[in-house]
Amino acid sequence: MCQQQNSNGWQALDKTRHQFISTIAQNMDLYGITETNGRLYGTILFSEFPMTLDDMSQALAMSKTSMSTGVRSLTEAGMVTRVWEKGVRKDLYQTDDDWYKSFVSIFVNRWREAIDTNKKAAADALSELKMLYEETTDESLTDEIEKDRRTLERAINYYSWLDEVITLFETGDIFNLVPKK
Amino acid sequence: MCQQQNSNGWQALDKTRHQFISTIAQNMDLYGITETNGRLYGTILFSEFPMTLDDMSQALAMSKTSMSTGVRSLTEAGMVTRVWEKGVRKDLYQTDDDWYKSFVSIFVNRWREAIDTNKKAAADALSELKMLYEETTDESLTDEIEKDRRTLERAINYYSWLDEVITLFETGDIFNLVPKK
DNA sequence: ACATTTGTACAGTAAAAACTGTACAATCCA
DNA sequence: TGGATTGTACAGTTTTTACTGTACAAATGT
Repeated sequence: MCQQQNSNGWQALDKTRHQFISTIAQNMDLYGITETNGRLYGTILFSEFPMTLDDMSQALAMSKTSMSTGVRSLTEAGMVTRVWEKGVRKDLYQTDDDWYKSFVSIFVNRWREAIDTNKKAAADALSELKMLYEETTDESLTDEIEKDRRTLERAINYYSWLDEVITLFETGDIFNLVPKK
Repeated sequence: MCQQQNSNGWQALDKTRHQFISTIAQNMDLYGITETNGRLYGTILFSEFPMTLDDMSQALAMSKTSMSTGVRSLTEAGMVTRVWEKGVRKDLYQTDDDWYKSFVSIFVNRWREAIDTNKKAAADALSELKMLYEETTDESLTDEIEKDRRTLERAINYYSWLDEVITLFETGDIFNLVPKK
């Protein structure tokens, strides 16, 4: 993994890194990142220099194809950036080390989209229910519709709350409340 | 799915529910809940009465075994509660409808554990590095160790920040900042 | 005590996801 | 322009996860 001679010290350093990388990789599913891609991230993080796909492939003993897709999803998550270096033909990647930013961006993107979708679905359902309500005379049916209506409205309120929480992060206001360390 | 006659109205209600349930189920992976279990949750949510495993099995056309494991993971996530009803032998389940509470509990549990683990791993790595540093004279190695040390310390700071964010939710202070709707 | 019902462990199967190797388009250099 | 290199689409394979059916233990009612 590292280009120096395999003295005891370098080996030990490698081992320590691997141990740590292993741990954080396992927990990256919270960010929607698979363990494998988490290991990839960790590897790039501790690399002395920006890495090429071939470097990664060698470091993790995995196919270049996997590295390509892995690096793509890490890039999309805003955790890895492609960098340019004079005279180097291969693509070079390094980690984007502003974890606060990465966290916020991943968190905001994923939740925002889900909430929007859910909110819209709830609104659609509500208008369906309204129509149904007007078209029926069956009392037990109107009761059920009424119940569903209340459930959906509670849902919409909850989504609005979540939306505001997300905004707290999106705008960076969260950092006034909980300052960066 | 519903025990009433299949009049047009009831069918339409069912369809509307299914549409909504489908949508929210797809987004429940954010809570660490699979789409299938999300559909199960939605089905229980809109059920007129608490449901038995057999009810669910019939409603979703899936095995009772799956319902059993599904309901268990929903229960563990604090999204579904077992309720008791006089004269009913089968277990009955209904949704826990305080979504704010469910959200906080899921969010806090998952992240807290991950952060603790990562923090510990970082601390372990740091003490390893300290030992390595003292044992070596190779200057390029000490440089690398120094770099890793800084990275790990940044990581620990970040984890501490996340920890405080989690606490904001855990204590309920978040609701002073972003009031429930 | 016995027969019946209910929930779940477990083993096996089906479906999904992760990973690889090949083939090729795009890019770069001469 | 042609030859070499690099990244990725795609098809095929392996591994993992999701799901089912059977079998059985625990609980219930008689």
